[in-house]
Amino acid sequence: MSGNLGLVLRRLRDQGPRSRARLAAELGLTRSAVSALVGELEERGLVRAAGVERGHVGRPGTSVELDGHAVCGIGAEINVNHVSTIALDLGGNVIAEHRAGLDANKLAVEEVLDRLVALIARTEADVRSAGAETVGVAVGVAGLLDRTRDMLTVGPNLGWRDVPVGAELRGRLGAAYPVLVDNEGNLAAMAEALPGDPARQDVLVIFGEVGVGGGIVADGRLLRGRQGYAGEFGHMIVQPGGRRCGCGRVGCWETVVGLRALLDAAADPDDPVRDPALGLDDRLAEINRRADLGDTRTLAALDQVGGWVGIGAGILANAINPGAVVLSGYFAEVGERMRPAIEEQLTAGVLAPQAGGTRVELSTLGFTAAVRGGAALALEAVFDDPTLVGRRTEAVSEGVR
Amino acid sequence: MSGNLGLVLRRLRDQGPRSRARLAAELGLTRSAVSALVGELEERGLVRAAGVERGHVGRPGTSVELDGHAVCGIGAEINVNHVSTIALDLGGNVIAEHRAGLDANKLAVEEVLDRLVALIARTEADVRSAGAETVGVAVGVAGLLDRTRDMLTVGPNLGWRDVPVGAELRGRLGAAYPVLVDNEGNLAAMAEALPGDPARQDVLVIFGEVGVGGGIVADGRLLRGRQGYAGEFGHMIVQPGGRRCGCGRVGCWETVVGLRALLDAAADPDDPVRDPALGLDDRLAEINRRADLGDTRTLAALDQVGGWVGIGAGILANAINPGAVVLSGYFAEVGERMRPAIEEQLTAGVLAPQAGGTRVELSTLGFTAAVRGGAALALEAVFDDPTLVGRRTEAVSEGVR
DNA sequence: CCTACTTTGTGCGGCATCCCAACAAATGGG
DNA sequence: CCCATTTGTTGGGATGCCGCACAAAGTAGG
Repeated sequence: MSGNLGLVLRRLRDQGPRSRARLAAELGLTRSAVSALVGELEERGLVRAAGVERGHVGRPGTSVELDGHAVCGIGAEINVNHVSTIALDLGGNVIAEHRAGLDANKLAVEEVLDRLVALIARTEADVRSAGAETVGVAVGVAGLLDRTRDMLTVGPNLGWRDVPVGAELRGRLGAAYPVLVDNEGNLAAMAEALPGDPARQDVLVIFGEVGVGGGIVADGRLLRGRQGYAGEFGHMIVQPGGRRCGCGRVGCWETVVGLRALLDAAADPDDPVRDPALGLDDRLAEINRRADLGDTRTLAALDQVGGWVGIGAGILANAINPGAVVLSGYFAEVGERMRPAIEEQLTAGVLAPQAGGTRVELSTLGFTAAVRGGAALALEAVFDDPTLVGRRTEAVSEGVR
Repeated sequence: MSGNLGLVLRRLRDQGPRSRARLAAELGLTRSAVSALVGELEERGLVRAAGVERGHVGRPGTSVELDGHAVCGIGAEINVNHVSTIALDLGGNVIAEHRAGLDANKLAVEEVLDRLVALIARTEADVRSAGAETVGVAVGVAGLLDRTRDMLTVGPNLGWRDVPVGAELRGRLGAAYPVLVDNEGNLAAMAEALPGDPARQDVLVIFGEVGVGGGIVADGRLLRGRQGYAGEFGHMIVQPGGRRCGCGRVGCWETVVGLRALLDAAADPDDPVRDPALGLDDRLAEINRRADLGDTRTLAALDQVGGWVGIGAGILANAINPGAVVLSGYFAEVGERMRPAIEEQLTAGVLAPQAGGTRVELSTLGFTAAVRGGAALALEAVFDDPTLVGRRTEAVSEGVR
């Protein structure tokens, strides 16, 4: 089972429907080999016929397209305020989505895990009743995950320390499929690495709320780092001698681009937009409304924070030269009005001409980014080895059969 | 030709000599398959027998080890003051080394390329007379290389703009093997990603001279970014409102950690250590001597610059969580005395506990780092497909045969 | 309408790779 | 000395891909 099966499947995902002959030419295989490969993918329900592809002369080809309905990956998330899941099929369609509010600080670790497991079980049932097969689960956690020890080292917001999340979940689920655990920001980054868009194969994702984090996708692969701690952008020190951060350090990026920094600059302490009791969406909408009306203080705040976002993004763009900087979390809501300041600092701060071709884009995924990325990550296994679908999974081995 | 041939070869490189049975167990293959694979590698002269491996009971195994003498990769470099090459065999041994001084600013582009080609030709001849085969050349260039256009966009120190270095060299060499072109700092980073050391599979390399650059290796793979502009650390803006940089910006890292920053802080303008006419090595040795004698100004300068190195390294470590930060260039010479300040800022500036396990290490490769990395990169092709050796190279295709 | 040409998709033989099972070789322990 | 244990090799079978030939399905031109 060499990798050509997955090669064909990835091609169909990334480049859309095309004929067997075209696949053969593009992938450097023979038409007969592609015929056999497509045949096998068809048997497993992963591709289907899709009309004809007419050339100038000669026999028209029968187009083949990806058919995602047979398999799903499940993404899940453990956050301070909620646990949530999503099931995506191979084509990226949402098959099921669940969310349960809770206060992770007030509950025991066991209890939170139990609730997530219940949610995953429901999601899996939905997948089954949709006639699909679950190939894996990837769970995003708000905290530092040491992948060398398979352990959540510290989750400041959750109040967790040294929790073996992966082992715990695997034990509770007793699932036949792999259960992956990853950092929330990393999974959100994975979700932004849209298949088929070359500029989205090297992505820097910046996720902002009260805290600021994110992730890096390089060459289509998630960059996790040695232990898995990559993507902790919020605590880059960008302003030596600046403001004190909640983490105890001074001058962290978070102190100038976090939600609090924007609100502090935009409004007085008794202003409703700074009332945590109100919904975040409403408060951000109010900020946008004031900006539309031309409120100078609001505009100045957006400009100031945007400038800092651009400085930080510029630092990182110099280092990793992403094709796109994707702004997620609260940045996605107000980012359009920060854009001028961000782009100004980005072009000013990046050595490469035209800022290395880095585009600034706003995420459209909202708060589903992390779970979507998790589902996408779980589905990668199918593209690595499509024979996982329809037959029984065998023991993993490094060797290629 | 599936990838298992390369899998075995990589294992022998990374983990050292071992028996066929052990290889089979570690790689998830059968003993018979490994026997066949080792046999083929032996025929191609890539491995050889290496004594016995005695267990507690049972028949002892015959150990197999990598035998690098049959193939070489060539690394080359185009710098302001010189062009240079190195030939490394598969085991990492230096087979040939050449260097020719020149002033790239005073010569035409054509002339510089001609001289490099002559040097490569001599190196290749050395490889042949050593009885080895050249499998590829990788050239490091001091400048921004746009890999989407295969072109050196701008090389500030060389005074080059929009030079298609790769195409030019391929034309001149007319070589049967691939000719790769990469950024100097990226290749230097590749050289520090020592095979077999897990902590060196995620490396942040910082190269300092007058300018500051570097590269990132993540998961053993060189991170180039969308266009290939990754690793331009020198122009991260770490001190908004700080000193003006040669690039026109303000507050670049280079202005506080570049060679000039150290010398400015350590000595008066008329001090010999600031005389560019003297050799850099001598001037750095003098700095070290003064530090040994306890000269307060020198110590303060090293401490100050070291602090800034640590701040920048901390920013990047938060983003990519490297297993090691490798200091190269002039940092390697005086880095030991900067270490306390670097490590202090690094641990203070990185969110992950124990600074995410990032070690600070000094490069031992000196000015050969880039060419060594180039040779290593060229040799990667052999580990990807060992059948390149001993038979003729066929047209590249994405398909796995 | 018929022929020439182009392109697509599918059989079939052959080769390479790898698994499985059996077996010979080499060693330590009772 | 015999036996359990481990290693390396051999032969048979399965799988995946290539090369080639051929049928199928269209266009272009008379």
